[in-house]
Formats: sequence, C-alpha cells, structure tokens
Amino acid sequence: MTSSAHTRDLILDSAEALVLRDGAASLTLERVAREAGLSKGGVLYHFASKAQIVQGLVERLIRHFEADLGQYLRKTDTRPGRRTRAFVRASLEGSWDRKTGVRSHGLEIFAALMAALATAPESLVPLQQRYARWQREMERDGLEPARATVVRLACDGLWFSELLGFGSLSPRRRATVVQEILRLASQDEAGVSRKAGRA
Amino acid sequence: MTSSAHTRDLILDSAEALVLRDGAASLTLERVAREAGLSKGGVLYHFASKAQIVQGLVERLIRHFEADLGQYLRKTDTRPGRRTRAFVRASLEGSWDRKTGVRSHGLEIFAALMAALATAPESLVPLQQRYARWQREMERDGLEPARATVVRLACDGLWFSELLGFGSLSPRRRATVVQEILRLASQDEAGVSRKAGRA
DNA sequence: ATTACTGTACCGTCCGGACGGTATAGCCGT
DNA sequence: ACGGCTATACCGTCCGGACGGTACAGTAAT
Repeated sequence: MTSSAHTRDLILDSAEALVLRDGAASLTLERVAREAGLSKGGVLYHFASKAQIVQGLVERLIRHFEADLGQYLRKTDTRPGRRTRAFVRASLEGSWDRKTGVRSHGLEIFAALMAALATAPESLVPLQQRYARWQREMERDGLEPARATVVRLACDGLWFSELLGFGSLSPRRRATVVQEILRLASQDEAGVSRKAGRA
Repeated sequence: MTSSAHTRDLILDSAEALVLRDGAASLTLERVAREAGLSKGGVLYHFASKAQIVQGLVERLIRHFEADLGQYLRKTDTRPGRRTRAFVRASLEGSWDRKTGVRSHGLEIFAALMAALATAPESLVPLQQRYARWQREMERDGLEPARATVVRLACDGLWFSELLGFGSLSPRRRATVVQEILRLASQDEAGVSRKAGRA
C-alpha cells in the first residue's frame, strides 16, 4: 500500500512519455518497464495487461481534466457561457504540473488517444462518455448551442493540430487565436438573444 | 502498367478499410493482402514495405483533398474568405465517391493518420507541409487571420471528433454547426454582425 | 519475353503474458 | 524476543505466436 499508488503513477508517466517520444508503436511492456526503471514482471504486477495500462492512462486523464475544469469553473465567472469558457481554458491553458513545469492536457489526451487507438480502442469509451456529457453541458450554457459547439470543436482542433504539426501557429498567432475563441464564447450580444429568445 | 495503378489503388483501399474497421494495429501485410484478395507476395510486388503502403495512403489522400479543394474553389465565390470556405466545404462536405456513395475526407485522413502514427510517423511530413501551406493561404484570404484559423481548427475538430466519437452531434445539430462555421468564415468585418434567421 | 501476379517456405525479431523465485516488512501468538 | 506466517513488491526467464521481410518456383495473359 505504501508505494503502490506512486508506482502506478510512475508507470503511467513512463507509458505517456514513451508514446509521446517514440510513437504509439513503441508502447510495449518491456519498454515501459525500462522507462520506469522496473522489470517487466514488476510492471505486470501493477497492471495485469497492456490494455490495463492504456485504460489507466485514459482514466487518469479524465480525472486530471475534470479537476482542472472544476478549478476554472470556480473562478467567479457567472455570465452565460461560463462552462464553455472553462472548457476552453482547461483545454488550451490547462496545466497539471508534475513536479516540473507545465503539461497541457493536450499532451495527455494525445498520448492516451494514440495508445488506445493502437492497442485497445474500447478503452476510449469512458472518454467518449465524458465528452458527450461536456457537450451536453455546453449546449445548455447560455450560448447558442451551435456557437458553443464550434468553440468546443476549435479547442479540440487546436491541441490536436498542434500535436500533429498540422498548420502549427506561432506563439503570437496562437495567442490571438485563443483570444478569438474566448471572444466567440463570450458573445452574449448580437446573434444570441439574452432576453426573449430561449424558452 | 495498365492494371498496376488499379491494383495499387485496390491495395490502398483495402488498407484504409482495414484500419477503419479493425484499428491501426490490424494493418499487417497479410491482412491487407487478404482484404484485397491478393497474396502477400502480390502486395509486396506493388509496395516494397508496409511503410510504403502508409506513405501511399498519405499521398493519395493529399491528391484527393487538393482535387476537391480546387473544385470548390472554382465555384464562383469571389468574396474575401473564399479559400477558407472552400476548405470548410472540402473538409466537411467533401466527398470522393469510389463507385458507391459518399466518403468524407475525414475518413480518409483518419485512416492515413492512424496508420502513419502507428507504424511510420515520418510519412506524415508531406501532409504537414500541405497543412502549413493551407494555413498560410487562409491567413491571406481576406478574413482576419485569427478568425480564419479558428474556422480551420473547428473543421479539423469536427471530423476528428466525429471519427473518435467525442461529443458527437445529431445530424440536425451538425448541420447548424456547419452553417455557423461557414457564417464565421463569411464575416468580413465588424465582429459578429447579425442575423439569426436564414434564407 | 515481359508483366503481374500466386503460393509456399522460411528467417530473425519482438511481443504479451505466465511463472517461479526473492527480498522485505509487518503482525501474531507465545 | 522469537519463530512462523503472510502480503507486498518486485526480478528474471521462458515460451508460443505473430509479424515484416526475403526467396523462389510457377502460372497465365499480353
């Protein structure tokens, strides 16, 4: 019990780093073990199979992201669209520092995603369920649903494109893009009614 | 030479179908061969290695998408933002039917992407280069660059989320979302102008 | 004769997973 | 305070199987 939770986290960190550095195909028990400074047997003691490591990755990512989301949500923003804005911030600014510096959720999602798609697609189900929930929440967030959805999609597109190197942006441009996304998530005026509009 | 190009396409189709149906991990030479109704030797006659199949997938996808993009671009839209709108349409409505019905570029990109990430990440380079180019073109398209970029990202986010089942939308909602994206790509100036109604 | 394959056999490598063993630490009755 | 027992946390090895790739002999149509 003493170090169990710690070692599990260490193994997941190693798996994550491995996928990010060497690609999803490099996610093997032996490599994870070496990265974590354990033996293969040691890794299998904590996770009974490779699929369970991937599952662990997905579940941990959900925990981290929801924690971050909650944090952003608590920050005294009461105008309509607050959930959507919290999602934007958690997606794009969100960090969860493990001893050193910053790590975006994008990296975490990406690693889990690649790992899951390459070895155990069914372990994405919990993440899909969360996404469905987030989507529902953002649709009832005071913004026009289509608008909120576009904002959500732009966030997904951003971290995803960044990680794949698809039309990557300069830091300067990225900042203005994030601003624009937040602006679209703040639009109460014009196009969106705030009085009679919604029943 | 005559049937060579045809068989190459058949092999690529099979690889694509395989990835889409059974996941990237199932992309093996033997399975591709069986899917295509060839022998392993026959497949290797056309593609010297598995990596070359993946490369072929990426290259063909680029050809298809650019052809579609060109088509949409030719359609007498001369207002600022035409390239951006063409990109939206090619991404989200774009189809390239091979005998039957419709196939979105999303599917094609996704298959190539998964295959590449799982087995030969370096074969994504050509696609990354194209994306960089499209990004540059859309930034000089008459729209505010940050706006055009958000539109681009929302497109990427949409097909990507759809294929992964992340917060998927009803057909009805999807339609309004696409409309909203196009609306954002039509905005010449003045932040958000107006209008909730449609023609 | 060339092109476009089929079919079979084979090699070296790597992988997931099972298994047996080990070191350590803690509790328990005496 | 001792020996006995158990649980935790690993290590190292082994194995069956799959995969990428090679080689090569044969075939059928052009």
